[in-house]
Amino acid sequence: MSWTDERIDQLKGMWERGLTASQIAEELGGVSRNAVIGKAHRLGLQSRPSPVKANDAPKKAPAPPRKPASPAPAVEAEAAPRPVAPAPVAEAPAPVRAFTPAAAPAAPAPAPVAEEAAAKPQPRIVSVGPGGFLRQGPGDQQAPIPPAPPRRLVPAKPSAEIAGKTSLLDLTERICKWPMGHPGEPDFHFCGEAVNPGFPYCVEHCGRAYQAQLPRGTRRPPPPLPFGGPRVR
DNA sequence: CCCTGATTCGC
DNA sequence: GCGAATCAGG
Repeated sequence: MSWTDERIDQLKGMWERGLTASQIAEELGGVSRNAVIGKAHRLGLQSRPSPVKANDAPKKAPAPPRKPASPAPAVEAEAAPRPVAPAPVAEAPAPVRAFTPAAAPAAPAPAPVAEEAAAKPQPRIVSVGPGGFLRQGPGDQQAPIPPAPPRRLVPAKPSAEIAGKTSLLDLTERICKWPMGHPGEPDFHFCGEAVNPGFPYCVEHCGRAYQAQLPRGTRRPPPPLPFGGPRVR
């Protein structure tokens, strides 16, 4: 697979929306997690909270890269600290994103533009981006980025009653993929147990999925199908 | 162990 | 430019 424009767009969008590199890799297909990360960096999509890179006050150069490929750049008189974390937006009560499943699907999405723009805007910080990133005025950052990415619509994953349940996006090679409930239902999810090594299901569901062949002529109630059959329970 | 992202470096 | 290998924290 190669990085077509479209795939790059998808990568950007998902990266900005906070999906993990693994999830992005799965979504795109044909690429590894590493490939995604590598590409993201090459694109300049800069670091999101990394478990490994949390520090920012290296008092004594604890563990600099073993092999500094490039020598230190020129001295940078950095007056402004770089805004790694979203600065506490004054009084912004972090609106809890409550997804209402029954909400009107096709609707003019009310852009979360600053409604409280009544007051005179401050000179410096302009707005908060989609991922909570600060956008800054011209002059203190790089590319414009105005061409609103014609990002593809991707099914949002609400956290309705699914919270805590295994969604399609949670599936990995070692998670039991036995469906619970029926697709389309609000609480449809997957088993989520650890798989029986070598199988797509956990031990219990392997028992349901793989059944010994009985002697000919033996009558037996049909095994419950994962889905598609009449509702059970 | 599993997960994460960052970095390096041969291709 | 690409991404596997490696590193390192949670």
